[in-house]
Amino acid sequence: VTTRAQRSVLAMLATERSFVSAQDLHARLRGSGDRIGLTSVYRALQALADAGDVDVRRTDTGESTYRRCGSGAHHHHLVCRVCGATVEVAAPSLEAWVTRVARKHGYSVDDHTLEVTGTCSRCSPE
Amino acid sequence: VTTRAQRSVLAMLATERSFVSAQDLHARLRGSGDRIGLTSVYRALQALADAGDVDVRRTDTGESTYRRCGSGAHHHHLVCRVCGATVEVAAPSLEAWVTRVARKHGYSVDDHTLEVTGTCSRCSPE
DNA sequence: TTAGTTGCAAAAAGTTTGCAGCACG
DNA sequence: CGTGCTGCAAACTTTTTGCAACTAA
Repeated sequence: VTTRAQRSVLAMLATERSFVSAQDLHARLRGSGDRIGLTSVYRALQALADAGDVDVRRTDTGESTYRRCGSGAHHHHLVCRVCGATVEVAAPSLEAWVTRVARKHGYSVDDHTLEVTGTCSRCSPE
Repeated sequence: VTTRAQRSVLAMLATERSFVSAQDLHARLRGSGDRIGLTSVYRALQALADAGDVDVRRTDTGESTYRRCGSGAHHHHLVCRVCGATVEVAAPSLEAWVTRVARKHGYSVDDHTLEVTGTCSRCSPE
C-alpha cells in the first residue's frame, strides 16, 4: 500500500543521509512545489515507520526525526553532531553482550537502542 | 544550591525506583499535600539533571522521565517493560567497543546512550 | 534591600484528530 | 457509489516563559 504522500516523503528522504524532522520534511516538500499538507507528512511517516521502512529517532528537544533505512535489519547509529551525517552499524557482538548482561540481572531482552553522537572525519578540525 | 522545589522533587524521587514524568511527579507531590507548582517541578528537574543528580530519559511518546541517579558516573539502563524497574549497569567493555567502532568510521565520540528494555525476573511468567 | 524562588496564566512547539471534499476503483 | 486519501483548522500534550508576589539572607 503506497499513497501519494508516502511516495513524496520517501523520495525526499532518499535525497538526505541524515535524520530529518517531519516539519523540516514538509517545508522541503512545499519548497519543491509539492502541495502536500503537514498532516499527510505525519501520517505517511507514521505508516512508513510502522512498516519498518524508515528509522525514527527522538531528539533531546522532543521532536521525532526520520531517516530512510539502509536495511530492514537491526542496526545502530553513529550520528555526527555537526553535520548530522549518520552511519548505520551492525553489531553482533553488542547484541550478544546485551543479552548476556541482561540475563545476569534476571532480565530477558525485548529491545534495545544504542546511539553514538560524535564528530565525523569531515567535521573534525583534526 | 538547593531550593525548596528541588528538595521536594528529590524526596519524592527517592521513593520511586523507576522513571517518572514531570507531570506525574507533580501530581504525586500535590497529592501528598505539597502546594508546589508544575513550573517549579520542571525547573527543579532541569536543574537536577544539569547537575547530574537525576537521569533523564525520553519516552517514545515524547515525554521526559526522570529518575534519581545511583551514581554520578556514566552508566546505562536496563528497564523492565512491565513494572518499570530499572537497573543501572556500568559497561567498560561497551565504552571501549563504541570508541573502536566509531574510530573505524572516522568518528570521534562525544557521547552515547544505550537502553535495554526487557522483562525483569519478577515480571517474567517463567 | 536585593537577588533569587515561586506559581499562575499564557505562549510555544510538536503532533494528532475531526471533518468535508476529492480521487479513484 | 463507496472506500480511502488529503489538507485545513482546531484540539491536545508537554514544556517553557512572562510576570508580579513572595522569601530569605
